[in-house]
Amino acid sequence: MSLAKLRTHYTTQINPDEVGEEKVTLAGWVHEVRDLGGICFVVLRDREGRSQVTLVKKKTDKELLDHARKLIRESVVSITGSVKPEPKAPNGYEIIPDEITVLNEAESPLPMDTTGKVDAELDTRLDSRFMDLRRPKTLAVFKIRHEVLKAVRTFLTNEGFIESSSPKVVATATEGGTSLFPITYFDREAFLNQSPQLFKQILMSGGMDRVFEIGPIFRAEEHDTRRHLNEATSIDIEASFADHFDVMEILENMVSFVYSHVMENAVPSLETLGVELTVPKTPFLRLTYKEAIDIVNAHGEEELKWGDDLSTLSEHTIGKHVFDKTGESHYFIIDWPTEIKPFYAMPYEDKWEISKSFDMMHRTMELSSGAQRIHNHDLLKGRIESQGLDPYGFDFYLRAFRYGMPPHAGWGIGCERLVMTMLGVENIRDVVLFPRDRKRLSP
RNA sequence: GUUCGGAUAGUGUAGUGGCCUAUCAUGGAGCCCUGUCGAGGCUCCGACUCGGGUUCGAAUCCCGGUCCGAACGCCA
Repeated sequence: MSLAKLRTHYTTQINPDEVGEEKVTLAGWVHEVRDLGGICFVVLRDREGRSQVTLVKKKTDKELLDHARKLIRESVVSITGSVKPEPKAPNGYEIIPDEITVLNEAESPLPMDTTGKVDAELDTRLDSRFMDLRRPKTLAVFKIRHEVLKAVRTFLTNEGFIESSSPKVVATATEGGTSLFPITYFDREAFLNQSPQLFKQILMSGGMDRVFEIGPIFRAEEHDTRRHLNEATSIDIEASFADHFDVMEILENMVSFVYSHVMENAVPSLETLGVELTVPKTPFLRLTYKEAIDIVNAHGEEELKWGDDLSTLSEHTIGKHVFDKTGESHYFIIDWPTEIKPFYAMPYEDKWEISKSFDMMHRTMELSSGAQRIHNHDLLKGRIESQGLDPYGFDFYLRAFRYGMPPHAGWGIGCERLVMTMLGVENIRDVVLFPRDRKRLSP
């Protein structure tokens, strides 16, 4: 038996002019019951919106009315009835029910309010994410996230990129730097991968030419901030016969496309959140690392010397400076010291202490980093050694450079940070369904 | 990890030594109510994070634990 008859329409699909005498069936959750005595309103909520079901005492079967009055909030129901145009009703119509079927009754009290009358803290909401998602504001974030990823796929596909997937279980702690989560792989030790970096480069040797991947990355860092996760979603690309400037152009155009796409395709969700977007103007400002630290030093709150990484404060200082000057939130920092970038970043041929690397920033935080990569085997091996890593563990990677590796470049951008900066969300956990952080492993 | 702050009904809050058998909202139970859309009115229900201490008296002060938040650090 199919359950398709439990629903003929979403609440937003009902147009009283088109439906006419036809009966409709809605399925969803009991959002509210307002019993005024002689008239009773039941608000049914589904993924797309809400519909008002109206029962007038004089005109309604007593048993049905009593049933409706006793509905418990957030129970799952299927309601069949006729559609009546009614200017006094929300959306200009209401449902006059013939039948109300409770498919699963909710317990009471609820772990949190879904109507927007009483706030709940993030921790409470995450503990009861199933209930939190019934709040239109929470759902809207994830509908927008879907549109972001859809736009990324469309854009990159149109740019000639092939979607690929790399393993998340890897043998060695490859890149040094960040800590990895160790796991047991049958009788061996393995790790959860921190980035698809090495694999997407291998694909360049394989001749795939342009690849992208959207997938999870794992970082075992004990950071504890509003913008860090231990499991995040990375959007990564790698392109052959391209330098860092070529892929920066792809990146800024993609970000701008994503914003336009969301503005066109997520209007109700943006309205629900009260967010008004403007498309970032391309090309983004390109600051050199030198200019960036000069801005920080001129500002006087801290003193950076060449070779230092940017602190959180300095990121904000530079971001504010750029925003005040250009009115734009996004910008690049280019030409980083080779030493503070990963081993695979290509140094400038005529100036080895500077690399063909970049970070793409939002005025509030780093969104992306990328570079032209070293494609020469011996140079790469030397860089691995000079960063204190053991080239032995990189055999599977280095081999790909010995038999015809094209010059290539790429970047990775954090999906959650892209979404949170777009929507002005303060805590990254708000844009992940089930965040994994220092403190949270469940649900 | 460091520093600072916090924990009161299901949820969100007020309450800085006695006036607290603890405030308000939301919620739940019940009654009234024919146009609600955060419906309204009335009645009732429901809580001081845990352990120790100070005090005649502790939600309130002190010590410790647990959990949470913020900033910073860490983060190719």
